[in-house]
Amino acid sequence: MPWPDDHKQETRDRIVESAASALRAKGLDGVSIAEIMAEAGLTHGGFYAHFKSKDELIGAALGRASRETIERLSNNRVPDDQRMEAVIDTYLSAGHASHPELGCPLAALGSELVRGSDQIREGVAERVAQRIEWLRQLLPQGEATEENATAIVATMLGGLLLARMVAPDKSDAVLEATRSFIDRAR
Amino acid sequence: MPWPDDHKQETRDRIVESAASALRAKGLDGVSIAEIMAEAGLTHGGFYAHFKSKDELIGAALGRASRETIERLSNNRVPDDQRMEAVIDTYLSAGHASHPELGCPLAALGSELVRGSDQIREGVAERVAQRIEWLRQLLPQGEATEENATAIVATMLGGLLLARMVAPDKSDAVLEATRSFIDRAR
DNA sequence: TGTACATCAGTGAACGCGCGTTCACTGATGTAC
DNA sequence: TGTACATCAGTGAACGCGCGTTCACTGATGTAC
Repeated sequence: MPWPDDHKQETRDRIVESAASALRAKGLDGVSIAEIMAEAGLTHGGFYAHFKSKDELIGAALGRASRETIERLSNNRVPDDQRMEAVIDTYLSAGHASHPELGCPLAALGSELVRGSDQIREGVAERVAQRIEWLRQLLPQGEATEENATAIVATMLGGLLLARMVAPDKSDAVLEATRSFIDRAR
Repeated sequence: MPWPDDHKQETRDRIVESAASALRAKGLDGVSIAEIMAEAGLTHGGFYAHFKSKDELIGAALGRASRETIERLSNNRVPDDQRMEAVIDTYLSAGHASHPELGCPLAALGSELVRGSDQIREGVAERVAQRIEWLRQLLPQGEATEENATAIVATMLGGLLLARMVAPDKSDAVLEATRSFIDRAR
């Protein structure tokens, strides 16, 4: 074969990376395939050599963004018994609120994903399940139930979204209120 | 004037009503002006006699949906000291999760609204502030702080959104987990 | 070592379509006489 | 009371535009000899 074995895979990865941030920044309907391809240094015509449809790309980008979000949240160098708190603080931080394009895709695209195609909704459901299970394992023994993890994911998601909805000068107060609410319920 | 005084206002109301449910059902980019006008029994050409732009209609529809949501949530005939719990139960109910077109516009359109025009974002910020203040007044004396109300709104929003994201057979468990989490923190 | 060739990732023009918006026109209505 | 008229809410054709998708083609590459 005339091209290196991993060449096509690398190109595909670049497209998914470009899509992952553009979609979170501008929404599923707010970015064109042409824009995503241009950001990856390509022209739009080549898109369908890599993906069957825009929906398929959205699914791949959602997976990548979801994995990267968990990695970013996990990257706190703290003792085991403080990891949960560190995750919550990072998720409900001003930086996360002001940079949807680098953050949680469920918060950045939530309402659109819910209305997506079956393919997309199945992917979303799986990502949510992963997120809940990941967070459950960070909880101390005894608290580490699926129910607790579910409620904490829900509250973090709502707090981040609400922080982005209010006037900029109230955003920090929303994050702080949500953080202390979680502290109280745990 | 050749038409009854309130004729135009009534037509405008019909358009806003049509928009309020169609937008929540299909998203800001998922409904055309032609669809909204048809649902109101009109043709698309007449739209600009009532609104300067689609954004202006979105703002009006958001206001209506927001007011109606508060009304629906308030319509529980229960003693004063149980009103808060009734609101939480109604917001985090299976019916609300499965009918975005009749429910909270912040949950139905959240991620899109955050990326909206300045005009839309200002409207959203105001609706959120109203919602928080309304809920604060339902809290018992001593708990009735803006911080508490903010966190509860955030948690309800996140719980509803998450319930719509998971697989249908897990939706009720998400709602229940969120409800008991709020109970615990209050 | 050098050259002709086959492969296929990527190009760019073109397609059909639906959108938001504009605008000349229509026709139902209340008013003036 | 009846009729001509002015008003203006609503109609429907048309606009320019950007989108997702298709497809014939290009040209850089590794391989065969």
